Amino acid sequence: MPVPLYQAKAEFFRTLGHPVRIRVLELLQEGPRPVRDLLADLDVEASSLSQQLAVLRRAGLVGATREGNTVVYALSTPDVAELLRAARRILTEMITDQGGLLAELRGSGARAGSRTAPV
Amino acid sequence: MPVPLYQAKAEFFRTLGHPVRIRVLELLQEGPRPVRDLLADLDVEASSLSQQLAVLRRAGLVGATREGNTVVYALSTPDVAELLRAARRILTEMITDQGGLLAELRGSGARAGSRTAPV
DNA sequence: TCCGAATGTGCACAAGTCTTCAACTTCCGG
DNA sequence: CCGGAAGTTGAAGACTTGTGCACATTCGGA
Repeated sequence: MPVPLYQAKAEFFRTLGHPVRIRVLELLQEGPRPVRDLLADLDVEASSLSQQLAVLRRAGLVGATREGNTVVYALSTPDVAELLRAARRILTEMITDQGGLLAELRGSGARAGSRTAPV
Repeated sequence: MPVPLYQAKAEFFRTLGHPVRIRVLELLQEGPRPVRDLLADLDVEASSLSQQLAVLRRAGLVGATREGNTVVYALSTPDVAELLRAARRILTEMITDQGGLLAELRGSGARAGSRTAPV
């Protein structure tokens, strides 16, 4: 194993760890889109978007096709969309959970949660 | 919405974007474990592990309980384990895919893949 | 052919992340 | 009550990333 799996995983997550990249991926969930279009929705500089698109491309998460004057991007596999859905679900669950969790955490100081079965 | 959702998501993924943190989470999938134990498996300095555990704690992904002389960590919700499984599945799919994908990518230069339905 | 729009790239600088080291706290056994 | 083991924390320095800018490239149309 040249690159340990857990390191590949960490890199993969780091690739997702940028607001613009997340938004691009979410926009692409609905189908391929030209850069111009993404640019309109995202409110970042063109070159900045290009940089982030390059990161996603290198990571193999998206692919680009030139169509005449413009370049169209698309998710390279639907799995990406699936992962994003999983993340969204989990994240919102965690956030809503925190209503109850926070109380518990504050109440007991550093002796936090262990909500998983105690063996 | 104080923090836009896509930014929260990016932060969440960045939290996962570190080899030690990934490994800790994976070890904790099997149940709560004392720091000493993690330390034995991970081959990093104690203080370094502690730093990463602190990151995970702040992110709300794990919780710690002091038990006498030692501190025991546990996932704060089983959802985390679920996300890791999803990520592993997707990552391995992407890696195996790349056998075929790579050929396609190299063959057609920058005009890469759009494997999602063309609208 | 020449111009301008649409993108990508290289660079320098600001900002954030990791690792290491030393000091501190808590608990247990003697 | 003291010494040591288990963890945690804060700070400094090395390193990695993100951003904005100027410039190169590629097309399509006048």
